[in-house]
Amino acid sequence: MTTTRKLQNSDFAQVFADIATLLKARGDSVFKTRAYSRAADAIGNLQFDLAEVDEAKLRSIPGFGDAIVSKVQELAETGSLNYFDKLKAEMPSGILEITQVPGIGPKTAMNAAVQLGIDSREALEASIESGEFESLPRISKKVAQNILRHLKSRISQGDRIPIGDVLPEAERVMQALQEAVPEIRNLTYAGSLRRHRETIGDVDMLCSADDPEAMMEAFTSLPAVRDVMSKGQTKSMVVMDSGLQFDLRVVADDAFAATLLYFTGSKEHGIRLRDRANKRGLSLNEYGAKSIETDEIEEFSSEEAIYQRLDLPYIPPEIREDSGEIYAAEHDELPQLITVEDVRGDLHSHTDWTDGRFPMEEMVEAAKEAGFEYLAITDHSKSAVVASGLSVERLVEHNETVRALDKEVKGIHLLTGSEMDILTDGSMDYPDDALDELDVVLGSIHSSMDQDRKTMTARIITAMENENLDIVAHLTTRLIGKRAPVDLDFDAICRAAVDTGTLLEINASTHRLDLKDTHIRRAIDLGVLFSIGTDSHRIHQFADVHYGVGMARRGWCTSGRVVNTLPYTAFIKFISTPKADRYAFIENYDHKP
DNA sequence: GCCGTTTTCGGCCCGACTGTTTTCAGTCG
Repeated sequence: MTTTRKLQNSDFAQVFADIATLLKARGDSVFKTRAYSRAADAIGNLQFDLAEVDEAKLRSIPGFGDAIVSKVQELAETGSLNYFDKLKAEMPSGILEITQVPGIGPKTAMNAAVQLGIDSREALEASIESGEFESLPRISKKVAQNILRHLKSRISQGDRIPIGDVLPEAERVMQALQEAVPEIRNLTYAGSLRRHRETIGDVDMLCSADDPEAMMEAFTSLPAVRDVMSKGQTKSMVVMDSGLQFDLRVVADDAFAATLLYFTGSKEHGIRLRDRANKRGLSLNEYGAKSIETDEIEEFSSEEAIYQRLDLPYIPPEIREDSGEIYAAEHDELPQLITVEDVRGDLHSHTDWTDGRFPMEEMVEAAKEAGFEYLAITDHSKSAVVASGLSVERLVEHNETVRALDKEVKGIHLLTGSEMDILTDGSMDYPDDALDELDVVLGSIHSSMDQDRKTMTARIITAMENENLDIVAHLTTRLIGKRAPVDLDFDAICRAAVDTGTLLEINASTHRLDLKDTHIRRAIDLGVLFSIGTDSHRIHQFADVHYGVGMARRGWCTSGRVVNTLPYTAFIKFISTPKADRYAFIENYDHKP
């Protein structure tokens, strides 16, 4: 008897991706293989849990037909899939493991398994080192050594790095390229980085230059390059010292817009657009649109122009995920997405009163520099012992200090606040009379994160029922790549947020990004309002607000749903309104400039 | 395996790079 844990969407996606790999290794129909592969990709973009929806909903997913739907159902109900198990049993073991190594695809993995009995990374490494691996078709010494390099550096396909680590490095690389080749034009990044995904697999960069080959030379010889994986006339791929892969493609100025669109993706969005182009007698590629009849290439000066050619309004990169954006664009239902400039205040910050790294004065100055019109200083509450949380007495002192500083400092308004622990039973970490004194109260889970779903959900809803709790901060407490989210009933919490007039925070800290895009989109469907908070502990972190805005945009969020886009006086009115009336306040507020 | 105001059968997005090849397969994005 095995207890089956509820499968996550990523589990379903992995099974279908693995099926695709095995079918491909076996030499099955490329279209059948592609169908499984597309199903895996489609799952990655869903806004809901596959395990929790009915058959009609499954059938509405593009690329889901009889076979895929029944397999999803079997997986959801039993935790395993007979078809997959049989397929794995029929095929040599180790195929799935060694296709993780860059340069090894299904075909090579199959040959390696059948002819040489290779069934693991270790066996693969030994086989290459003995020279035996070169007996395989199309494998030369050069190919083998290339694969060995990846093995030794433990690079795996599918390793993804948090956007907060990638973006600064991408900016450094672009800076270095700009300096190395001053005449470079249009240098920019595309791919998942431009779409603001929370993690990035590799960085796709584009540029225009008069001498593409010199550009390739400059790129592959940057000092930070550890390894050149390929170097062509217009495209090269390198691995940097950090382990991050960068691709650079050089295109003619006239093709730049088409290439930018193409490499921004997502892959699924691009497929949709090319499909749409075909129906208009055009073949869309990275250089433009080719007439299927005359072979004439039509070039475009901007992405907008390409969308227009396909009878669509411009679709922002963050929502190009084939999750309904093309339908929305067709029907003129695209939301006006929030921008960084829309955000006027920051409602989540820490100072050296608790676990922040800078004095209050310096944090305030930095927030002002970052362009904020108001700032809530929300140091930790007493139960957050590791973060030196404030006792009630220290909180009083903290409030007085904030208010005094507010009188002194020009150009920014200060709000008193707390990031208060939500205790294990959902009660507040400060008595109500202490909370009454604060302008902004965030409630956070910092303890007992392993509570079961029912307990955790009830805990948070209980906290939201307190009149003093304004915002639930970083709801799921996940740390990207480090700590799993807590288990909770997200829909129930959203409904409680609406019922109680509580906000959910979109935490912009690059370690957290919590809520994430799919949460935000679901929460919007349920009517939730948000705040965006930087959770700054250091002066430079106020600039990270754009990561939160990126998540919000990916979640189809407008500025009208984010309360700290309000000007200061309006925000004060909002936060002074009884909780029960706050959602109505926003609904009736005139957001037009 | 999926899909359809040209179709329930016959199609299925597009191209660069590499290395091994006498015209292309494999991999990747």
